[in-house]
Amino acid sequence: MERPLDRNSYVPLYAQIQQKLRQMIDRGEIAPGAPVPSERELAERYGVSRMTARQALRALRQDGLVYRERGIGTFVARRKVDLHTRNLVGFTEDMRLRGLRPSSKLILLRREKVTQQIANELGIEVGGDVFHLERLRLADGTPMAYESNYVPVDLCPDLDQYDLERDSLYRILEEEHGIRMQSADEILEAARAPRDKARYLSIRAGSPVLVVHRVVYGDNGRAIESVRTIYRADRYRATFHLTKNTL
Amino acid sequence: MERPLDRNSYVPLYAQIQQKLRQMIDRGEIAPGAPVPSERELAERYGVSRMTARQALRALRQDGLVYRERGIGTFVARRKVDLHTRNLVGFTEDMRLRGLRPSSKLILLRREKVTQQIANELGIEVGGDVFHLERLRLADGTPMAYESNYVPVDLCPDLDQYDLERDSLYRILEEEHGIRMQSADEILEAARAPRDKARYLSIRAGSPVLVVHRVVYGDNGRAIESVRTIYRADRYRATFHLTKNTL
DNA sequence: CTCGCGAGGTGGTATAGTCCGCTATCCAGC
DNA sequence: GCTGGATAGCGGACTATACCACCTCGCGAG
Repeated sequence: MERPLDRNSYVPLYAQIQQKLRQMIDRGEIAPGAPVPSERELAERYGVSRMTARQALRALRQDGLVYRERGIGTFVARRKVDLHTRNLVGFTEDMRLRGLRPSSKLILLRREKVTQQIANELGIEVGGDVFHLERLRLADGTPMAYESNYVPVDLCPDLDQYDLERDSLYRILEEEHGIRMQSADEILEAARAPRDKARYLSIRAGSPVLVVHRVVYGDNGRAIESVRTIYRADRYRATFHLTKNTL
Repeated sequence: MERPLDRNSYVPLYAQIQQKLRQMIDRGEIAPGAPVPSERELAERYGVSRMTARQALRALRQDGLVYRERGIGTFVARRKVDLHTRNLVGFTEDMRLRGLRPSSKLILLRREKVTQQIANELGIEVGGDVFHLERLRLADGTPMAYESNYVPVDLCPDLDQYDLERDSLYRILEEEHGIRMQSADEILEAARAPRDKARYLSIRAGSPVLVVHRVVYGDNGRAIESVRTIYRADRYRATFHLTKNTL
């Protein structure tokens, strides 16, 4: 009845179990509030050790899909807020998760000498080369955000060879250059739209906007990009899921 | 040279190691970019198994304090953004971490029949009783935010017996009632300050504000509170640290 | 009838290993 | 000088086992 795990896959066993459980939850096969199989049961069912099954459940809790009670069990969380909490994804993926069709209008793409501030954020030397990318980002064809990226040139020297109106920056970095994102720092603030950005966004200057400043780090600890995104306040809300870091 | 671990403590060994390493990093004893002791070295130094040492390092990575490279080692992260990323803390703790002195002005505290929307967010029945708390929140004596909380009465029937101008709601729930927060969903958006809130915040009506809507869940999966906080955009920026959930 | 206690379940912590893929280093051989 | 191989060290994944604290539930003693 149960498709077994692929022990020759490069996907770790705990990730495979995690994926199966996530599917069951997403499809509603386990109702909110209902118990998920216990660590010991998963271990037996899939022929893995308990510690491996445990990792799968721990990851699901981290994502907010389940909650766990000592002495009781693990249960599907009943949350009212949107499930697609921004887990380190770019605009393209973010919009897709919200059921919108993302597109872009290229404003600027060129090599520049990096400024003091950006160099500081990226942890590179002042005067180094970066790609400066500015795009108007649309959802279902209407303006949603104005995004400005800075990426060190040495990470991706041929970035200007891609069609950044149709392609995702993160896809290029990840799939074409093997640069995997590991973590990010974000600062969110409210502000008034400056005149030039307001024009692109089709809103009046001074309208409220949500400004998201993000520095993304790769799995070698180096900064991959610094990006500043100005969202129309009337069309975008940022969602997060926070977890107390008790493993 | 090294203070050993307390094996009789209720604090898990991995948490003790985690704390020691965190101290060393915070105090700058290990410079950013410098290697942290390896799993095997920690295991030997503290007389624990490697898996235990591993948990400590994993938790530090989750917090963004270190990054790990296979085949190389674990290193202190060099980040430019503030360290105090909002890890599921309330206003009081948030301000303290920012080096500000928090205080409050009580606007409203009463029992109410819960509305449809709040009931939905809290996962309780419409018509149930909740405490409705509204406070103006100050940092170093000047208005910072306007906060509106809803807490189910049955979680904390004597909430109105406390001095909520001087006390922290989360402290009361946690220390006096044993209600521990486990996770939270947050929605952040930019907006214009409504007239009544603007007056409390000492800003002009229509000024941009950062609105944070948060639902906090306890470790039994039940919603603890629904809170809506309106921050002055000129005084507050929300910071997050996001991690790819590969444990 | 109620109370208490234990059996058996759960997640949390910890041990002690194995195997793997990756990286840096260093040295021998070309 | 450069290349290739051995080696040592690293984190990642996984196993098998054990004990703990906690909870629920049912059974038996009073």
